[in-house]
Amino acid sequence: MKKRIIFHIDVNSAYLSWEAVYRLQHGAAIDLRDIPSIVGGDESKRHGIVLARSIPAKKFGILTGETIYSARQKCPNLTIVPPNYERYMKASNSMIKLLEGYSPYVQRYSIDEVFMDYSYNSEKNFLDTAYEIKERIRGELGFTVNIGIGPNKLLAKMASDFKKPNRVHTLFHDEIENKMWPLPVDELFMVGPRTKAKLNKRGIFTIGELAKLDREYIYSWLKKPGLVVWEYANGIENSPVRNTPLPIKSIGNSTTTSYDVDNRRESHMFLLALSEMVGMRVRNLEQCGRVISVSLKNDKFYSYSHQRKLSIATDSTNVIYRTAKKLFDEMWQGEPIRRFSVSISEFYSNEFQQLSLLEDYNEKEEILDKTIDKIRNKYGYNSIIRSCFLHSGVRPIIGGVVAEEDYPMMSSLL
DNA sequence: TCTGGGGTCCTAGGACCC
DNA sequence: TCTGGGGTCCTAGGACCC
Repeated sequence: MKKRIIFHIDVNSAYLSWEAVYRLQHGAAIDLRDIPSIVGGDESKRHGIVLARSIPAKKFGILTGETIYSARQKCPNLTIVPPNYERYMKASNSMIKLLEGYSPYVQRYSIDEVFMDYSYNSEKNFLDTAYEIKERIRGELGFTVNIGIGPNKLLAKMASDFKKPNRVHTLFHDEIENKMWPLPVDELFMVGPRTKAKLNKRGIFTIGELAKLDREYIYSWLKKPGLVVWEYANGIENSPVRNTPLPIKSIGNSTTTSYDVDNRRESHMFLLALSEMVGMRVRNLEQCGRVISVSLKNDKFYSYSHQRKLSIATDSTNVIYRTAKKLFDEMWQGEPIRRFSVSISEFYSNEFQQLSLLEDYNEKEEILDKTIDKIRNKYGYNSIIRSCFLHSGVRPIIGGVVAEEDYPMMSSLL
């Protein structure tokens, strides 16, 4: 196989940088990046976690993902701003557009991370290109990035995580020993807290120590996930930079309620509001799903879930809701609930359902769903709602984006 | 008034079948 | 009567990512 040159472009403190840029462009006097600041959710709605932090905030020991409450303890005069996802999506899109000028192989990995295959441009020095890209993003878009360069996506990603911000790093095979092996093992992609603990318990603390284990040994111990991280520790990874998204495998929406829900009636309303969003998104995909799953988190922070495979795939809000309700009733132990989640998976084309005369098939409901979707797309999600939500205090449709930009979050998949 | 939301993949155990 | 074994499907839970 030809030797590849892969770039990983990672926006420094993405949400915070983008928020800072937006505010400066709209007349703000201070740059959020220069003061201890965070982008964080609304504590009164129990969404109080740190989504992104400035470098001065980092110096106070503030971590992303920790509670805002605890962040404020660490830094009492912390500036806290709410997130604006549409803004960030726009900033992210501008960056993608700029990168597409350098290679046809550009893959959005998440809102703030992009892979780019630069192997096909052998005339230009890749380091010069990386610096040029970094400077153009800073000059034209106003934020800084780290660029990691390596022979595959894993090493490029590891490299972009080295010293920040506003840096270019390389990590080729002959640099692994010096640059990657001394790092703590949990800095390796896919080694989370659980795996770190298991490895530490057997005396493995650095990526190098993991790399030097026997392949058969790690496989017999930690099975496939163990083999994957062992290969990563040795720089072995060969997934392509994809310029077309993989098919979506599941769609789900969840919400942490602003108060604990302790009764069946209200629980059902949250399930309905989530089913409305999930249904709309599957229909938008032009697919039908066969497996419906409900997950709950109770006041003790314990999560559990139930799922059911239907005899026929569906895209109907009512079928999703009825199934979700049944699952909830079967599993709920009566304790207060703080988070509800509804999701659908195992997709099939929706054409079969449309053409067949299946018993369960309800043409009227399908037409109703589609009509409601159209009205909501045109006039907003709350333009048409189920009457049970009136005066209830529960939002009639709950969940994130149905945007055209419904790119898959490829998370643990490179 | 402390702890988000949206994903993918893997494993283990039980049911069921031959 | 003294205990097969393999394969597939389904479900629950867990691990990880951004």
